[in-house]
Amino acid sequence: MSPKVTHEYKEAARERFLDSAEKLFQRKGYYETSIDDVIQATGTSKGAIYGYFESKEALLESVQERQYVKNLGYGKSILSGQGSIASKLEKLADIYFASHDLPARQRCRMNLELSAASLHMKPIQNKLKNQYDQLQTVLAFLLKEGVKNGEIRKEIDTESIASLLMAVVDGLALRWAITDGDLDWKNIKDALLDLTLKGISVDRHRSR
Amino acid sequence: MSPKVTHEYKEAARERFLDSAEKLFQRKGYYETSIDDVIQATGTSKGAIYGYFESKEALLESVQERQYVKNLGYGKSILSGQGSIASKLEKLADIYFASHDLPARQRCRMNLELSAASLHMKPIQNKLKNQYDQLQTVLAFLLKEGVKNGEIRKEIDTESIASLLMAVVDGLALRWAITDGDLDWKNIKDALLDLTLKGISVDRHRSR
Amino acid sequence: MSPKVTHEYKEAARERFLDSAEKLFQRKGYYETSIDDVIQATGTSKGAIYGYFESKEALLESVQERQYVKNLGYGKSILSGQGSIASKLEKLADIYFASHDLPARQRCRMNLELSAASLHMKPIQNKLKNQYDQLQTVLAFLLKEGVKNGEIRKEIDTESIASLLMAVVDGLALRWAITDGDLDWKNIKDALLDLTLKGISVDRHRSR
Amino acid sequence: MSPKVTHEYKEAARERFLDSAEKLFQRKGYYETSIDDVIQATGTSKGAIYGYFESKEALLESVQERQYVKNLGYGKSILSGQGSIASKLEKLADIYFASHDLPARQRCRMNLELSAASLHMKPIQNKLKNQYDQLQTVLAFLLKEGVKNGEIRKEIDTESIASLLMAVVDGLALRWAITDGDLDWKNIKDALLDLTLKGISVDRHRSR
DNA sequence: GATGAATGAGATTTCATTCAT
DNA sequence: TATGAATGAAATCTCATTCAT
Repeated sequence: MSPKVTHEYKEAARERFLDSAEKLFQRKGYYETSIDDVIQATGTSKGAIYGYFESKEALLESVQERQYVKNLGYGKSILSGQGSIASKLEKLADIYFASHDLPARQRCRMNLELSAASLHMKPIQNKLKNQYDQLQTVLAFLLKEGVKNGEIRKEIDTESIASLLMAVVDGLALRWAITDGDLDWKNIKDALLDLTLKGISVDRHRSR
Repeated sequence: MSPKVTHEYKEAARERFLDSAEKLFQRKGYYETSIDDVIQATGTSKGAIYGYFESKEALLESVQERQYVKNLGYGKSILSGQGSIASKLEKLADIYFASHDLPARQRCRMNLELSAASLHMKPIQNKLKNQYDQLQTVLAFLLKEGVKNGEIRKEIDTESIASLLMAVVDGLALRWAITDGDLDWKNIKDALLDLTLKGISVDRHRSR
Repeated sequence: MSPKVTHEYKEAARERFLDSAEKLFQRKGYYETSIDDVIQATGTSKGAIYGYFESKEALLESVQERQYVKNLGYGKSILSGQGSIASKLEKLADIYFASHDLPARQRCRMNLELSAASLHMKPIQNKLKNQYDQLQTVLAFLLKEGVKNGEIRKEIDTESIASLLMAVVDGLALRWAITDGDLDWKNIKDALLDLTLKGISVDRHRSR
Repeated sequence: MSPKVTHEYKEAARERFLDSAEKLFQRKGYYETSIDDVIQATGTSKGAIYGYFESKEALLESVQERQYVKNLGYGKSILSGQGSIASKLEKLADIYFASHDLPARQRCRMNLELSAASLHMKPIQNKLKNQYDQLQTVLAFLLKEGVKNGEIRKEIDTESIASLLMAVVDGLALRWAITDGDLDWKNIKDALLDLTLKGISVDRHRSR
């Protein structure tokens, strides 16, 4: 009768499913998590979940979708903010590793899980590719801005450097997902900034 | 009675299983590949494989083990070779992306598959961690050599930079596993070397 | 929602599984009976049974449990009834051999099957041991009652005699399980009572 | 070339198979013992055993056969010996419970295993039935002898009593197979003799 | 809409037996 | 004759999905 309330109710239920599914997929992985596990964690019945998600695979897709939207939100707010290009790049990387709602390790694991799953699930793969492309565009744009405003030297191949920056972050996430040592993001970030900005080469120092 | 022949024969059979398993795990993923698939691809009977591998999981472990040993071989030959530190780092990265026996894309996918699987399979995870630690040690050592012989500036945090170098490579592999565009490793490598050696920052140019 | 109906329904389904399993275990034995056999006999689907019993072994345990409970019921009603000690002992033995719901032969076979299985299934073994201990206690108690009220001579070792009484019954069951000749329980029972009460020795006749 | 030697050799090999099979069947049960287990315990190869036994089932049959022959030997020597009927009965029972070559517990278990298996293996069942019939005949004969020579009162039903005597022994074996408490055969035997000879009834004392 | 019992295809694994060497 | 790799039927168990209530 009051579609608004019903709709909100349904939305809340959907979120509860996504919450438990996300947690379980992180902890146990997609394939090791059964629909029953999700049901139990959510406290509902078997039939219920199929009112919200067409299949187990669709559930994973939705988990990814939600995560993507969240990240997008963070990203946008950063880009529209103030600060140097370098500080913006830094903040973008923070999305991964500085905790927002989830421990970073879990976020990394979810990421790995999704990436692997995407190899065999086209819709997920497409969304991931989109994400990559969008982020690549944004980064390249930022780098060009940096070139324009004199922060960044103009010889660099902005597209490639954008790819590389994304890669470092993904690679770190991958490693931290697997390793159990605590991740000292602050330290690594300093090294990353240092490397990114100045390189490791000594010859340019000589040229001073 | 004649152990030599028997042993060689068994070894060959084992390799055949590993070959088909590796291919299938790459293409369809570990979970989507059934033992039946492997059997069929190898052209044997159901029971046969269990004479070589205790379980499906053990099969994956062996696939990983073999890959690791292969990489180790490449790595050692590179380290013991001649050349500047930079060229050695370059060659190490080539292991991933310049085809040896396998198309690079497939190698990347296998890597992703294994990393994800490792989250839920302790033995694989342990081997992966070892690999990371060993590679990290080697890289840090190379960097220190570079500092010593004046190739690399001494202010850098060698351990962190080593982590970052591994991360870029892993990150690129991850992306290329997911993306379907062909990977232009030569181009990316140039950018990577440029980034790594000189950084992106312009301020040091100013300081000339 | 309506737990009463659901519960009764589930209970009935469970009983149906137990019925067919019991019959099959008797006829073909535990190991020669496949889950498929049970499914087919019950007229359900493969997965269904696992909603009621964790495993094939658990199914056997439940069959045993149910049988035990049934016997316990018979036993209690006998003990609380009227009559001489001898008549009570007789009635207890009747539980095995005088048909209640099952042909005696089948009961004997099930018993043998369970005893043998128990050698390799701890939970079943424990339940069997408990049954033995309880019955032993009851029998020894009855015998002591008999001594007290003058039915039984006081020199006997009640515990040992209790063991022996149980043994005769088990031994007869064992034999009847194997033999195919019809079992003439009435006849054997007379001999058993005669043996038990008077012994076979003639010397006490002499001592009259 | 020398058939005698070959034959003896084969016989010895056969015995080794039977030895390990017997031990394994006792410990793990027929169904839980694999041909591989037997092979390994014997230290031969898979194909070899099939030169001696047609099938796993035939192996069990042979184990039983050998045991039967052994028991028969014991039995005959007892019957042909000296002593009262009672002492002969006692010695017959000792075959089961007083160790000869095997711990009594294991003998009991093997017995139970065989009895259960016999339910589903006709040849074994037939042999067991024969054993029972033969023993029954012998016991009944002994009892009649006892009646004749005045040891045993003439009112008893010798056939039934023979059945009962066998049953006690089988029943005790069954219980001891299942129970883990050590079996105090000496004690139980005394009670058995007491029960068998004098019965439990007090009325005949009164009649003194 | 919610529930959860039922479904049944399919997965992994075992193992008695065969047979080429 | 001995060997042990291969065979493949069959067994147990799982689990995403459906559907009657």
